[in-house]
Amino acid sequence: MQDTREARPLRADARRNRAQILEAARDVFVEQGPGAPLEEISRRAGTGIATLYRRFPDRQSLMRAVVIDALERTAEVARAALAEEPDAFSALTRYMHRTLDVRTAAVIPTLLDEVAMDEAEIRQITDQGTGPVLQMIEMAKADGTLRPDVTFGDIGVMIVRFSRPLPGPMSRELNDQLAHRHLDLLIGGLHVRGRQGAVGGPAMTLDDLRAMQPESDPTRPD
Amino acid sequence: MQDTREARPLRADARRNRAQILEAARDVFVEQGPGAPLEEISRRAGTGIATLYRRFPDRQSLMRAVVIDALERTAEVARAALAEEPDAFSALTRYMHRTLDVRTAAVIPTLLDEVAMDEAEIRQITDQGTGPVLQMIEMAKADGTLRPDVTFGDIGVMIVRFSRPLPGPMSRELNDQLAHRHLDLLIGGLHVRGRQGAVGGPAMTLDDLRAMQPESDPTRPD
DNA sequence: ATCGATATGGAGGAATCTCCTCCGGTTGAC
DNA sequence: GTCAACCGGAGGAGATTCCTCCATATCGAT
Repeated sequence: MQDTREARPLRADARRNRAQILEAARDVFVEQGPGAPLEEISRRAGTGIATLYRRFPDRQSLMRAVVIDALERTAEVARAALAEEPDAFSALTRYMHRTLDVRTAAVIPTLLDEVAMDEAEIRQITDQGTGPVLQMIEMAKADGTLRPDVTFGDIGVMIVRFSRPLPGPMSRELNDQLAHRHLDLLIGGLHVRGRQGAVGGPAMTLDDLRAMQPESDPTRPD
Repeated sequence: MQDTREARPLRADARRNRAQILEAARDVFVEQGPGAPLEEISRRAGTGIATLYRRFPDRQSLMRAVVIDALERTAEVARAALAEEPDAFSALTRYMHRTLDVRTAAVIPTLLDEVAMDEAEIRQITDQGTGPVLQMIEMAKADGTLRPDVTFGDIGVMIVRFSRPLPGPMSRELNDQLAHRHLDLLIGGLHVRGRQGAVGGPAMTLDDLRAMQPESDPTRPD
């Protein structure tokens, strides 16, 4: 499905493990950068390190697989949004929120240095995703719902900003909720100029923010 | 100035080095997390590793100094914004943009785990920064310019989102410009509902984004 | 249920990275 | 000009990370 030239199909358990490794790798690369220890990835995937190496002979090929997986998921999100939403701005909104959900956006810039994005196969999958988004943007500008000075790059980079987990001791769940909330804020704008879309997610006060600091333990003194 | 109980004042060159180390530490912690190698920090500061250890006996005390420095700069920005701007929303806008400029916001959540933020001295400096901001938010809601469902936490976390350098091979300068541009987009909102503030910074197209990928060199094969 | 092909995990040596001190040489302040 | 303060980098100890090997477990077709 996501491997191009594989002779035998993988056994069911192997396929499951492969997917879990891919998912763990995506998260770990986002959190720790492209040099993250592979053992952390296999640990989080719930497999042994040997399984990771068997499936992906080196870091490079793991990264490549992560990127391809991310591009495919994103392309599917874009396709569905454009096809199923009634208007261009809703499609764009849905595309952005769903891309946060599939948690794929943040990993691509992280691996930009390490994977040849201009290689034919990758380029082709990329285009499947960018096409619909370019179309949404163009249509939404044409019908006057999207501000005309916003670019594809703005949208893409914004999604990356909101996709990356915030540093520090914040739970993954809160991180996700805040990302959607803040995306809503971006779409609506901070300044009041008329009716605004509802903003979901937790409304954190200053005290909530403070409460996130764990016990002030001075760790080990050495 | 930023050290509380220092017997002798540092010699001029030592003070310069200390400031450079602090600045480098801030950037490196933001980019690589709290476990970043100290040698990378001293290298970037243009000093030897021994100088870093002489000034900051351990990682903990370096982190503490970085946090205090960041809080002080942020507090000053907030104070000036509230004092010098004609209305609350301009003050808030200026506060957010200037905080990006002083490049201090992103480091605080990164070090939340490692520094005791509830300790008296730190708490006091924190309050000097949060006070004016809470005031701006309240005033801007009262005069109807800031949407009422935005919280202090939203503002703070948003600044962190925009302060963090994007992953991947993007120049620092472009990073900074985009941060301001996207902050403007946040303030104005993506959706058109009336007049909107001008958006500065580079308007990146899809091709610009692609052009950022360096030569596709397969690195070393090992 | 059986059996062979396929897949698994973790130990462990080698290589690399990071910490942090020591000390001969340099520089700023008076 | 003098000297106290400051500097940089070498380098040993310890911690991480890489990646292979092989005895055991599991899948799936019959």
